[in-house]
Amino acid sequence: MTTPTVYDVAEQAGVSIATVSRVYRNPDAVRAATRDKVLAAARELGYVPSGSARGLASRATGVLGLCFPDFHDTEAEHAPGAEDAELVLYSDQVIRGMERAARRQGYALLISAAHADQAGRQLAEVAGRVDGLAVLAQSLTEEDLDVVGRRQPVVLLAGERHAGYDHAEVANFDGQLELTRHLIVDHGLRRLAFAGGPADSPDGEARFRGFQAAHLEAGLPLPKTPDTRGDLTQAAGRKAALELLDRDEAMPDGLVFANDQMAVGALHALEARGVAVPDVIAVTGFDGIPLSRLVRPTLTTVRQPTGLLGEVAVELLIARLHQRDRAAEVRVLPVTVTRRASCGCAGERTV
Amino acid sequence: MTTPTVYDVAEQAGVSIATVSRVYRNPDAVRAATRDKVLAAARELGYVPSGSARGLASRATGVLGLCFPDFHDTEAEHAPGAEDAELVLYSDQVIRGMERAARRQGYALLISAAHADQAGRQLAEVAGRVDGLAVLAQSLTEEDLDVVGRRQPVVLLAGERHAGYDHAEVANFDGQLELTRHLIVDHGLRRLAFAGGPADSPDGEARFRGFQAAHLEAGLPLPKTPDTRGDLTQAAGRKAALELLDRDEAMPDGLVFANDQMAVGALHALEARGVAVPDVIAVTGFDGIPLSRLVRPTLTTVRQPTGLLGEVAVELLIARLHQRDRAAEVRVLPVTVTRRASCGCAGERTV
DNA sequence: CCGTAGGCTGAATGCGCTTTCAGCAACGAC
DNA sequence: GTCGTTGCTGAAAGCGCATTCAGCCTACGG
Repeated sequence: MTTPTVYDVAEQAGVSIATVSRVYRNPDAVRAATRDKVLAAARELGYVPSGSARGLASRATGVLGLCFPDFHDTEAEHAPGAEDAELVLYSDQVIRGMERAARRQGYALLISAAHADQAGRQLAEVAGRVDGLAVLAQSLTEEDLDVVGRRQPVVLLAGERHAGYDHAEVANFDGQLELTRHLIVDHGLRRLAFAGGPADSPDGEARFRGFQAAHLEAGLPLPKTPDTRGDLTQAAGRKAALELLDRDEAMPDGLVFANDQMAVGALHALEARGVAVPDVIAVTGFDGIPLSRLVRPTLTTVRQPTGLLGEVAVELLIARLHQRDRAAEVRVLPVTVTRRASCGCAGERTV
Repeated sequence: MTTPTVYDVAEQAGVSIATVSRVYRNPDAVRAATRDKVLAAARELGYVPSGSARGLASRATGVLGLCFPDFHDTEAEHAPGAEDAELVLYSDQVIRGMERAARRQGYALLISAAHADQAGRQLAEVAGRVDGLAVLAQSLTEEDLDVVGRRQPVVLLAGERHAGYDHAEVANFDGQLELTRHLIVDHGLRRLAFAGGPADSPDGEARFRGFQAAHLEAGLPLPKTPDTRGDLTQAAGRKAALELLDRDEAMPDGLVFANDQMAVGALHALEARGVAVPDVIAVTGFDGIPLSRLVRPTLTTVRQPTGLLGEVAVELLIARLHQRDRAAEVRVLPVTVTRRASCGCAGERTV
């Protein structure tokens, strides 16, 4: 039982292989009667065109790729239930958005988490099979990027920008600016503390700069650095909240977190301490994960258009596929400040 | 700027293309000095082996495929927030599990939602590019399945079994049986009502049979059909709950739903009606979605090992890849009854 | 009835790689 | 010194398809 090829179908249908090929690639160029003969033969033999052969001959695979960081083995593994489902949702949503957009464009999607200890080798596996590659955050090294980037279109998603590469990211700065402004102007908060992510997270840093900008704008003292940092998990948020409460200085009247997970962790810690949110202290997050709506009080946050990130990735790849020498494009996707209970706004209100 | 090939690398390194190929496929067969020369040349040229050419020559792509039903445009689109995130989570988790397992085995994963109006064409796109294909639920037609199944390993996930095909599913029957038994034996409930899914959902029907079996076992009257059905959404659950409350017969003392979404909808409806859960009426779901733990009262349910489903899919595909003529294998994955508040159990307890 | 344009089809080539198979050098054992 | 051996490397033959080019046939105008 060998898998049938064009030759088999051609023989069965009494035509040449060129005609079989045309039936699939350019049906209109074949007379209807001939076409039916071929299709009947194909059905009978169980013929499916080989993607590899097609790819070789036509110099295009019809597949787009996505590399994303592999969280699973690190954080999610020991996170209790709900958390893990939420945590990985980010890449899931990007995958979903990208899959949809790719399909609309007639491309399939090849995905691969970048496991640190085999990144290079594995990258080639993916890169060699696709017409264009999207790379989420820092899921591959500078060197690998160069090798692949010279060969095919690559778009970077979130994280750091790289000269010469297309890039899509969300408006971290603007979102945090607007949210912080809301806290300062609308709620009259004056002693905000910022709990950031790792210093090497470009997204987290951009959010902090938005936080700074809001202070500048309001004429408040400029915070030089985040008041504390954490690894973006709920556990880190819990820890950060307690640390900020117990500082010697005056207690802050608002805790601004670099992401939702940390903010949710903080809510738990504050509840355990009996500190009322938002009455005594306001809390905000960033990301707009589903969990943010389910916690009590509901979490004020900045919603990212995660699925859109994937769709834009496809858009940029396709554009470059059509025109290899176009200028690198940076796309910043708008975010949405979602005012909920944890900042002192009553119900849900999306601005 | 054409993408470099083995020929370019071979020339640059002063060796033959066979040697270049060996450096990538079988490094030990090449002297270290030669290997280094080749790798240096490759790096300099930005060479990445073409997956298509490799696939053609070696008769294997090193890629596994997953087709899953495309929900997005139908339900999730108009579902409010949390729901959509939860809804699609099912396929997301399968994708994630499959991706992990595939990567461990050295395979990449090609995914494609099966959009109804182009199923056939699109299927071939995927099938032609992979060494093995996993198909989630009814995401492709009988006819397509036959064509593809003759060509390459195919494993069916959930849904209906097909003679001759490997299949992986969760223990719908056993899970519902055990859960229902718990309601009858441990909580002494006697008038349970079952709200099923669409009659053509094999999973839903299997769950109902488990529900029936528990009645048989306890010597209670055998329910012939589900008391009502819905489309597995929260809205349907709301509707079903009200319908079951307002029937002429005696009010049931427990509502058993075919999935969590419907059960959650029911909880909302009951709360609105002022019917106490679980005091007046117990409620249970099936699936173990994250949301089930977040609602109040927390939902008693049966947890599916969704990610495991994807991992098992890979396992079955690999096994068949190694031995094409092995007997079709049906793998039933164990589920976990999770007793929470909505059935009358106090805190969380997983049995 | 001939010439020609247009619509279909087939022969042939090559896409970039893997994989025998043969060749060749160095090296012992005899 | 000869004859395997062992260890690498190169030549060459496809893998299954897309595509070009030429050829055929039909239909049509003259």
